[in-house]
Amino acid sequence: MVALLEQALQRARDAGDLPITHLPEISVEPPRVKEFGDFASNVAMLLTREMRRPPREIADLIVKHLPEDALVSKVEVAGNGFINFTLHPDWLHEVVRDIQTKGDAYGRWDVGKGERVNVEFVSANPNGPITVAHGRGGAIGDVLANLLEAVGYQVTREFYVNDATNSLQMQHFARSLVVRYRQLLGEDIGLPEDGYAGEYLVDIARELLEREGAHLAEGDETEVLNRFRNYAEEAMKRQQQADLADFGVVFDVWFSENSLHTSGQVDAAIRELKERGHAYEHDGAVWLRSTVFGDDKDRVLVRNNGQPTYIAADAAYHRNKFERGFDYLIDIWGPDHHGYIARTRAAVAALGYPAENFEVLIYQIVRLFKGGDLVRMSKRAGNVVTLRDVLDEVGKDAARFFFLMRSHESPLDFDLELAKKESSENPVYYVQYAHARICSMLRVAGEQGWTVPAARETDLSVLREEAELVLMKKLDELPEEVLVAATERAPHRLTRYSMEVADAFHKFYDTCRVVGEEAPLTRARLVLVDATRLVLKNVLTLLGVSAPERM
RNA sequence: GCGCCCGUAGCUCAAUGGAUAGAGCAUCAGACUUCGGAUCUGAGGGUUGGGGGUUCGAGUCCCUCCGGGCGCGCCA
Repeated sequence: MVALLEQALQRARDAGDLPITHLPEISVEPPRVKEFGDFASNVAMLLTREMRRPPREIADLIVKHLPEDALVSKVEVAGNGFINFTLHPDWLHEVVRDIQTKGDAYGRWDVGKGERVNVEFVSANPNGPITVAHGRGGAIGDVLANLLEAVGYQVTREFYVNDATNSLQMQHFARSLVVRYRQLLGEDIGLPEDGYAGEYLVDIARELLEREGAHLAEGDETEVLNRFRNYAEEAMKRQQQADLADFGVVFDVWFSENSLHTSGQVDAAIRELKERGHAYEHDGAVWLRSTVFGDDKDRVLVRNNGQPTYIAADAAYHRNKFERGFDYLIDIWGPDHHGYIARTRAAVAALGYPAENFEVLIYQIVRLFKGGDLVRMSKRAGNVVTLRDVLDEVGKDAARFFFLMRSHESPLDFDLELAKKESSENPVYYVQYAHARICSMLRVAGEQGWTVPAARETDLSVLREEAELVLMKKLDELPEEVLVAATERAPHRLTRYSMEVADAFHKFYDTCRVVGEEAPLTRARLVLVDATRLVLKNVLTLLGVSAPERM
């Protein structure tokens, strides 16, 4: 289609009808309203400025020079200048053949050309369980990673563990665990003021007591704290990994912040920033000259007490990622971190890396409701709603689908009381049902001696019912949807698309029988139904949602 | 005060700068002798928060105002 238009523009220009200096970029898309045809192009509108003529006239000129093509059955110019193409139904039959040929690979691209992308997400602190908010980041990151793989990138999923030894949070965390441990031993003591009240610390303390005995809290205080902190971190990480795994999210790399400090990479990064002239000393501290790179103000890298800040570790961390050979870095952060984009980007640029290859995706908050009341969550107060709670309540498939139904930049309301009720009406079942229904149909067909025939040897021209055409057009959209979802960083588009495919299929099912028709029609429809199954399976796989054969 | 995000149907949301702004839920009315009724058909519902601008064309981009959320540390 694009090629046809290019030829037309070329010919029109050569004929002197289109006195333009260079050809515009041609885009062709399916129109929203099906009466306008199968594909539409807006090239004529793009030329109005240069041509100083109404779009309609320009469109007529272009169409006049349009070459013939066997698949194009009708070309019309709309009043507003759109060029509308109606195709011969055969092109849809080619789509169905293409799906069967490509199978699992249908919808995949090679635009990434194997370039390496690091997607860092969740990165919850090791002082508490994975929460629902992390769950949203987990779903977005995991599916974005799937999408990038599908369009040809080599993707690493990475979790950054904020296990820096000197972090105040981790000190409080360790102290709280010591208190819980001693409480189990019968001591009547309370949590420290900045302590963590969550029940999960009691569980860890109990586990610690059972495994390591009752003498762990004795001895030098610093050593005791270190011992407890290490154990708590390890236990927390194990739990986080297990929860995420049950959510379908598995990381390739768990990267320790502390390792950056102990290996000297933080110092090295600071040194390099100084050498490059982007760091300076002031008031006894070392500052990053981030304002040069667009930040509001300069940021402290090393405090006047000699301790490096979080941003210093982050500079080292992103340097480390680039040095590991990644071409692109994508960080997925919660909304409370948006203020850190500018300084992190500044650090990346100051270290000499291409800032345009470093991207931060901010997803908006998850607001929790219980029976319509907003729940304020606080890790220290211990009233977090965990990802595990949600998984127990609605299951992996519904949870992932729910998190991905909204754009990442839109806030998400999650009502726990409604979660279960909603789960029976959750759109995920609508999509999964379509898949299960197809599998059931194929089973029934199999019992009657039918198998899905090879599309190449099947006459698909009998597929001309309206519902069949709509379904085939929808199946045709998968590759484009995958590409757009990947490049726009919009995994939520897949949930919508999956619902549209299911919708088109259910409507087809309602009007067209498969088994029981004349044999040629049954064969053609078996091919179509099986192609639908493949598309549903592929899109659900990208979403990390199971495609059940029975429900 | 500054920054980021949001404001679209009763509710929750969607819409690579394109044509008549779409789904789900909810409400109301219908459809199976047959491949899975977790389905399908239909109806009502909208000044896309207000105002300006850019554009052939704006829910989308720019400015401004209003409303809401979040963040603005030598914490992580």
